[in-house]
Order: sequence, then structure tokens, then C-alpha cells
Amino acid sequence: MRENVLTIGQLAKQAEVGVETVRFYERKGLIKKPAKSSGFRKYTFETVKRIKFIKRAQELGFTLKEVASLLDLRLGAKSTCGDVQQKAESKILEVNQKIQDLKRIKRSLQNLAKACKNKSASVSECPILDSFETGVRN
Amino acid sequence: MRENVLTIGQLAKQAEVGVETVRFYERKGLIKKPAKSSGFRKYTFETVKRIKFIKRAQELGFTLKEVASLLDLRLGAKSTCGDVQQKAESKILEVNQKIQDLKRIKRSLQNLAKACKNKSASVSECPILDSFETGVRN
DNA sequence: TTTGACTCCGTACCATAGTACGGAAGGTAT
DNA sequence: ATACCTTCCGTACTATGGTACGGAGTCAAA
Repeated sequence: MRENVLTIGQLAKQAEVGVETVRFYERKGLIKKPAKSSGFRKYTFETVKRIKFIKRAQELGFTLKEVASLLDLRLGAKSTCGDVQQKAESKILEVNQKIQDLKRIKRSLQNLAKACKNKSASVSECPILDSFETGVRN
Repeated sequence: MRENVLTIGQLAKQAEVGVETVRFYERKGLIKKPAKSSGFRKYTFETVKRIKFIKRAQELGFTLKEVASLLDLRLGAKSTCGDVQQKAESKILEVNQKIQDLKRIKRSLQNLAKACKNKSASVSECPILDSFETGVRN
């Protein structure tokens, strides 16, 4: 079996998930039903990418439902170009907000590390809680 | 009741969560057990911040366990300054990686929106799946 | 002082995202 | 051909992060 197709086990290994996870994603419509040969699923490497994307997007705080909507943006046969563009732009705003908030957390962590280095400031005064306060300071 | 303390209901409203969520966080050790007066929990506004931080950090892909470890960084009575500094710095790396990955997703979405605007490129060719591919392209 | 709203606590239930199980059938190496 | 591995499918179980329920106590305003 070396013809550019993968069994579910090989796919799972490449994508660093369990076989059951692949079938779970299929049931949830996150990956499309693959061709089958004598009842066995046959995947292409495209699906490896797709699963890796799903896993990472999850770690970035998107639910599987949201990941699905990210992935479906491009192949909505029924959605118009304008729809897709609009959805993409609203996702961009959302992503931007996440980036900003992570930067705040990062700055808080940097302050904490610095305070700790100097031993000058009391560590228990670390402003991490203020990360999302007021939106201006910090 | 206007003395700079909050009942659990007032706290929940301020923090935009349910009362049950507050009690859940308390059970999980994410917020410390508050003072009680005649059996009723009394909170300060500090806890509002704390809960908002928890909620947002979750949306950024941290589990409650991870949020706890972020919050506990600063008040580890038993951990040395060096420990805290090291942990903070490893969190910073993690946060940086999230930021980078979100930027990739953002660029993919921008390409998608642009392709859609021009109608020149085939939308189904959107490279969103390549976001986490190879780490160089994109 | 009664009424209504809020709180107490424990327990039970829920959705999301998997993970495990088990028996049958197909594929592969010796 | 025999073993062994993988896959098949359905169902059941798990962990996380809440959400709801129910009966009792408390508070505050009319």
C-alpha cells in the first residue's frame, strides 16, 4: 500500500491523533467521508493538513463548531462571494481581538518575570488580573 | 448593602457569569473562598477582575487548569522567585506561539477575503489549510 | 410580619470532545 | 494456511466546564 493514499491508521499517525478521533471528526462533518476500497477508508495527505489545522485551531480557543465554520468558508457552494468575504472579515476581527488579548497576557507575564528578576517589586502585586481591565492601561 | 462588598449574585452580574459558575470556580480553587457573613459569601471587586480574566483566558484556549497555573504564578508562597520567573518565561513562549499561529490564520483569512473580492482566484483554492504547514511559507 | 428575592448546599444533569470496547471481517507476512 | 494486525461499526464510557433543581434558611422592603 504505497499509492499516495493512507489508511485511517496511517492518517491518524501522520496527524498525531487517534484513529477514533478521525472517525469522530468524520461523524461531526469536520472531514469529508473518504473514498472506501473494500469497506476501508482511503485518505489523501490533504486530510492530514486538515486535521492538524483543526487541532491547532482548537488550541487557539475555537470550538469544533467554529473550526467547521472556518473551514467551510471557502467551499460554500451555496454561499455567494459576498457572504464569504463578509464572514472572513468578521473572523478576522475576532482573530485580531484574540491576538490583542494574548499580547496583554504576554505583557503581564513579562512584567511578572521582570519584577521577579529585580526582586524590587512585590511579586504578589503582579498586574496579570488587570490584563483585560479598562482596555487602555496595560 | 453598599459597603464595597458584593453578594454572589452581584458578583456574578458584574463578571457576566452565572451564580453557579462562581460556586463552581470556588470548588475548583480558581477563586479563593470568600469571607462569609451569616453564611453568605462576601466578595470584593478583585474577584470580578479575576473571573473576567478566567473567562477570557479560556476563550484564548487555556483550560481552567492552565488558567489556575497562570493565576497562581504570582502567589506561590512556596515557590522561589527563580521558579516563578522560569514559569513565566515558559508561558510567554507558549503565548507567543499562539500569537504567531493566530497571525497565520489571519493572513489566510485575508487572502480568502481578497480572493473573493477579485473573484479572480478560485475561492476553493484558499490556503487556510496551509496555515500551519511547514512553518515557513504563508 | 409577611412576601418575595436571594442565598445556602448537595446532587443531578447537560454539552463538548473525545476514548475505549468488542466482535466480525479484511489485509499482510511467514 | 496460519497468525497477527488493522479496520469495520455501534455503543458505552470518560473528563471538562458548566447548568439546573429542590428544599431550607436569610434579608429587606412594604
